[in-house]
Amino acid sequence: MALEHAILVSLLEKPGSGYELARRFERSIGYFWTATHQQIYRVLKRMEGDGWIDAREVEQQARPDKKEYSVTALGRSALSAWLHEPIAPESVRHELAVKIRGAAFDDPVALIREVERYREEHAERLARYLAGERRDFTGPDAPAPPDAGQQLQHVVLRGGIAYERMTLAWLDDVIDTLHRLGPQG
Amino acid sequence: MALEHAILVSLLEKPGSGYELARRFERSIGYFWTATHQQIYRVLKRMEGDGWIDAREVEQQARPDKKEYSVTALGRSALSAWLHEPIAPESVRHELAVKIRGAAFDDPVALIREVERYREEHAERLARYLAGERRDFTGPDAPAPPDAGQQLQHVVLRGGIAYERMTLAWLDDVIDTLHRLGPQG
DNA sequence: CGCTTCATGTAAAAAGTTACATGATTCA
DNA sequence: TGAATCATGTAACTTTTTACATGAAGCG
Repeated sequence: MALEHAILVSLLEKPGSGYELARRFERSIGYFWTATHQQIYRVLKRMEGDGWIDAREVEQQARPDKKEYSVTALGRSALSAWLHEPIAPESVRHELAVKIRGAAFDDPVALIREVERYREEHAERLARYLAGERRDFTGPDAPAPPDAGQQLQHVVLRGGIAYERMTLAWLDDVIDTLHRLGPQG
Repeated sequence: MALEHAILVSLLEKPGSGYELARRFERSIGYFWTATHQQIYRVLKRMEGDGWIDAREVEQQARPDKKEYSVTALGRSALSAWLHEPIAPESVRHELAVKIRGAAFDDPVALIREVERYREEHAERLARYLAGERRDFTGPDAPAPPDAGQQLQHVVLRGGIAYERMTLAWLDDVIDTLHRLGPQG
């Protein structure tokens, strides 16, 4: 389990409410760990019960009050313990790959349009990552020199960028392969 | 949900027992969809109940009997329906990325050994994929010309190879970054 | 005799998804 | 007035993981 740990990291980077965490899981931390607000609220409650985080009521003008969570010393040591555990092998779930192999028993050409749409999503994701990189790390407003946390965030983002570039190149290969299986290929 | 569909694809490629499917999910289909035997047996039961597959008792010499499953016409059309559904956006779960960002609040250098071990796992995976590619697609024993199913299997495998190469390059970047954060960097 | 492979499962717990629900404020 | 955003949750369901369980055959 790592949602708790992803939340710990996010709250250490900056304390925030469940709602704010849900936003962050749509971008930033969400680029490599997804979670919905329902999950987040449930886990926050458990983490508070375990003493990993504590909440502070924050009054806001023109907005409902929020509970701002911060990581306690206990939470920090829980994170540290988890960081020292061996990295679990990833469990792969690649739906598109299943579909491609399944296409052998259906119509391969019919998949092309879907793969093209999927490719566009990834192109947008890459554009978003690159914009974030310019904004936070390589642009004129980026901090120089970056601190350790920023360098680590940057290397993670570079991983996302490399993943998207690789994916786009592979999807071109897939589309090409599907085309060549068509009636005129 | 796609475990059912991954099983349909695998059984269409070749009928087999729950046990044999579990083996395939350790290699081949397992390179892009993981599942344990417990999951597989449960889903097979449901799929049989839904009439997607049917079982044939196969007696074996010197081994327990097995149930060999095959895809029914109903199963084939269920797969076809699923293939025509839009591809769901992937939900990312990248534990290592969380750990890297978490390292900012712990000891970044302590992560290096773990990342190096992780890197070795991926190097082995790449070697396995490349061996499979030579055996099935590019070596002297590979079928020429390949049929549609083989071409589709090959493009999926190329995706796996591209993923592992990208990952290895990124892990080198990670290790380098962690080193530079060390006391002498 | 003990280890590995073949073969099939059950049970409980943890995690994740989907649907439903409420209520305030801001902006067009 | 209606839609969007902020803010927080509950409930039901599905999926996944982990642990437990059994039994036969082959190998060294």
